[in-house]
Amino acid sequence: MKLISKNNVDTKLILSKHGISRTKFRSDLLSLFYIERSLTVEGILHYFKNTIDKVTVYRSLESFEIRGLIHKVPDSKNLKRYSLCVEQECSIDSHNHNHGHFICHTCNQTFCMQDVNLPRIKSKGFYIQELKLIAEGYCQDCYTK
Amino acid sequence: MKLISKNNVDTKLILSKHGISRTKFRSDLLSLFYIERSLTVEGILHYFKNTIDKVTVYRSLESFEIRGLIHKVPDSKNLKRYSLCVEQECSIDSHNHNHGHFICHTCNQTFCMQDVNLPRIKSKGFYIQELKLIAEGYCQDCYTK
DNA sequence: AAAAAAACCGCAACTTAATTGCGTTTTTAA
DNA sequence: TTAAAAACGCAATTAAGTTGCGGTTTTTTT
Repeated sequence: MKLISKNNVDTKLILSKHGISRTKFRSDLLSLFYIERSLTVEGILHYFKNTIDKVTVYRSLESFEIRGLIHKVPDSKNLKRYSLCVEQECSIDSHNHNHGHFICHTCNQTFCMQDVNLPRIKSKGFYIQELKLIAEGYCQDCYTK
Repeated sequence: MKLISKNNVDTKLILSKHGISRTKFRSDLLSLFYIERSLTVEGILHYFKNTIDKVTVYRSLESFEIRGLIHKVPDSKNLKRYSLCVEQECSIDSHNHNHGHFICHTCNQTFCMQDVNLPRIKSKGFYIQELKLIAEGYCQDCYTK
């Protein structure tokens, strides 16, 4: 009998596919990424009610990132914040997130702006490998409050 | 007799105009900003050969920033890094730096890409106050080495 | 299925950037 | 010139993230 997460995602299978050990915590952590848009260590610890050590969280995130399961996204306080990779667009060493991000200064959440593509730019004297477009302000929820 | 910095900039006058105390250190620090593209606390301490306390540096930078003399720029290690504001384009509460920035992963320097304007974007559900376009890779110097 | 190897976990200690408190000194304003 | 305000420097503290290491779990090998 297969273990299926709340979202009908077989997290243990995904872990295996990415060469990550199928521990209970890592499976639960992956499930959490299917629920939350993006996560920081603090958020994860809070979710697990400090039943897990922060070092374990850091190391799990590192492992997930190296194996192309998650990628860093901007954070309002420059904390380490991650989102799930999109299977079609991301691989272990190249992340293709062709959209800008938005940071809300009130709720400190990070959003993907799916309707904002990254511009194609060139600048003399710079060999560009990666590009980030980060907007900051108020999200709808915080703006209307 | 007026004290004029190496670049013929009357730093003490500028401090006064911005309502910042004209101490020797703050004057020298401002001069330094006319020489260096951008500065971190570490860089400043190094420049002053640790003759000044880091707390003084932090507080001076904070004061300069609040008074619209400098503004934060991206940093490869997420350190606090600042550049001079442009008089015509910046005011105390609104910074108008209509260009992208470039971070070199090798030398860790931050550059302004004067030939890359920020795109005008809109995204449903987000009230955007500020926009950052950050490119990362190798600068000319590091690329040719 | 058992043994060996590899990866993971958790605790404590550590590192680094940045902040706070406070007594003293310098600068500014009246 | 004198009182008030701001800046300075030292020590201690905070917060995010890292490292080391012994013990446990998972994976791989046989």
